[in-house]
Amino acid sequence: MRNAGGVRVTIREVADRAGVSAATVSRVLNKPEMVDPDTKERVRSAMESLNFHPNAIARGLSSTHTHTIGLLVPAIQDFFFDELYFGIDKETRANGMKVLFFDAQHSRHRALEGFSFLRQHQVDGIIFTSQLVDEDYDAVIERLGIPVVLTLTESSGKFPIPSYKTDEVKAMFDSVSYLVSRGHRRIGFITGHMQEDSTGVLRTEGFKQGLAHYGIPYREAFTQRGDYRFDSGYAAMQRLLERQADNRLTAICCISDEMAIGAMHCLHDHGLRVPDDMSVMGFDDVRVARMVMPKLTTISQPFTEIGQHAVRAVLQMSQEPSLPYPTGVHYLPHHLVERASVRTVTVDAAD
Amino acid sequence: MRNAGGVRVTIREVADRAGVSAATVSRVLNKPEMVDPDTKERVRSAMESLNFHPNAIARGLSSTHTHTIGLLVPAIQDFFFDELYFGIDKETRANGMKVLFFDAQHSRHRALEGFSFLRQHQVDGIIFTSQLVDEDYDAVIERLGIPVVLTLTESSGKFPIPSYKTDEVKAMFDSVSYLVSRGHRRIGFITGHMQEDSTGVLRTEGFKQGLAHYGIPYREAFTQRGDYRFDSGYAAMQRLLERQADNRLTAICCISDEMAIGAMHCLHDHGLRVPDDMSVMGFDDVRVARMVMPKLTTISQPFTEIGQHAVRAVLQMSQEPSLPYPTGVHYLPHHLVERASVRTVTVDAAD
DNA sequence: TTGTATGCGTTATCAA
DNA sequence: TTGATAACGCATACAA
Repeated sequence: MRNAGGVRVTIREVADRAGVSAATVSRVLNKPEMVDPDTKERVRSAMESLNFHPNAIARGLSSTHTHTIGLLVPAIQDFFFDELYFGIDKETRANGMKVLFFDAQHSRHRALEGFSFLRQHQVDGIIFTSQLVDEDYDAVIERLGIPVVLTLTESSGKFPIPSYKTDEVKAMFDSVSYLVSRGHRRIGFITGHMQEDSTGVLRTEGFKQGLAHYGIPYREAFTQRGDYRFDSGYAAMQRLLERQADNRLTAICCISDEMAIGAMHCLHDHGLRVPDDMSVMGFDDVRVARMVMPKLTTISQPFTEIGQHAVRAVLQMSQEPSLPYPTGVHYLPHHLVERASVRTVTVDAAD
Repeated sequence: MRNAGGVRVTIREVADRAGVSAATVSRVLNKPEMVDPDTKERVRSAMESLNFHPNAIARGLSSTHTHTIGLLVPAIQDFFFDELYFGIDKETRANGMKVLFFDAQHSRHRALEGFSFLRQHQVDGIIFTSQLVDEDYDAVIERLGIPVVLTLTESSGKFPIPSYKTDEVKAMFDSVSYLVSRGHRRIGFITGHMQEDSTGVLRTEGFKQGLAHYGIPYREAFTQRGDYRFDSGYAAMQRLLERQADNRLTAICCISDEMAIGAMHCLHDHGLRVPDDMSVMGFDDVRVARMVMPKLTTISQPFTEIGQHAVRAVLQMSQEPSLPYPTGVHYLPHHLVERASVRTVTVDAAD
């Protein structure tokens, strides 16, 4: 660090000023109980007057644990991020740890860069979130040499990376069940592009299983794809509406709240009311889901809890390496939040 | 770093494997042109087979600049954050820098902690955002010894910290002007608690100036306070509605989009339509402003540009310390985004 | 072109 | 309880 004049102040200068050795200064920093109260006081006031802050970089060099965990996310703009972060922050804080954050901006290249960045900053472990984690990451993660935990996603590779998330297949199945229980059988589907997108694949699988369970055939004509964001939801709905004369949809099932909201806007712009003329179902239960009108009926993911679990797993892996790793996928319970965007419909006899 | 077995792989082991010295390995990393092609090749394949990645921490210890800038924000949950971050990320990236992020969760104590954390990680400078930056921060920032730049806020202290933001007084004045031009004179006001909240103070000042300019008296009875978030906007509107028989408001002016949206929901729950029965005006133009119905008319802040300017300022201050600091407040232009939540009203003769 | 020696700021080990 | 001294992983003068 530097004082106001720009001169670096190190532990050694504090030591000189306090008339002790560098080791002692280090001790008042890390193991204050081991040092004499008087000297401790002298050292502290020396630090104060010299305006000294320990260099975390050098610190990480000497000691193994930095008490910092890395967080690598696809994009901070994703609406779910604030809740996930809330859980992570809460839990790290409760354990006296810090979070080092890196945003990959939906780029695989930047995700790799992120691993390297976090690694180089000597984090004790990494929490990773991405739409896709395939076998290409296996080698990267394996050779990283520090614990990695997945949230909201799972790996399709062979390396058994611990993962905390909801059972998306089941969640989407439940979503369909709900719509069917409300009388819907002609259900439009707005999903992901399915490329580099395991989330989309799983949710689509759940959607299909749901339909199959109720004896409703899955139709490509009822499906449109987007990128999880508002505009793409709007556009997908637009395309669905162009075929509406044939399709005669009564409900739209979306794999993200943001696309659901986009769809609602598109419907509105075409003079269709939600849920009177068309029901809309979301997925995620992000904070905005209850800010739109009608409030969005959706599947709630326990983002905060997922974040907390992930932190605990990383801590356990890094602090108790003797314990077996919590490998594999850990499902946390989702639940359906019934609000106002889906209505009950009388079954169309023609179907 | 460690390989799969958990053993650290350093530059030295690469050197051994390649049959050269550590210095040579360091050279192929930093000045490859100085190394014989053959040795270079041997070293590279040694790095490859040992799965070696340089430790940037140790690297940063030797050199001064970490090419990382610190970002200290009040709370990641704030909806404006994603756009601000977008600008910051874009600009840092363009300059080959990284961002180290810290979330203060609206706590002054944690903000102080954040300064220390970022400082200890040797960032080249810090971008700071907070609802309040008073003279108490002067000392902290001054002795930090690295450049600090403010965004979306300004300091009330004496230390001339550079600041990038919009002119909130003027922006709120414009908001009132717009409402008045639409025929509104009985305007409700949902603002902040004004304690530890310079943003609220400035926007309230702008609101009052606006009213005064049009000869409309400011009335406490038309004002309610909240914490910028959805629920508090709802509650504030609720209280306003309780006096509506006396107040006969035709429009509500809010100092944040989120509170405006909360107010809209409250109105809806009371059977009042926006904008037919009541106009609502927001502030910020966060991404959700266009996701609600009706879409929110609001004041747009150029978050992305503000982020970019802040980064440039930090870089200039840290890389060209000889140049004068860009001290003082730099206003970036706001503009009013006319959407659908405000309607024109015929002036009430009784007013 | 390459190797040796030293420093960066801190922690850890071992004596005292 | 404290102090020397040796790491930690890398970069860089300086020497060869």
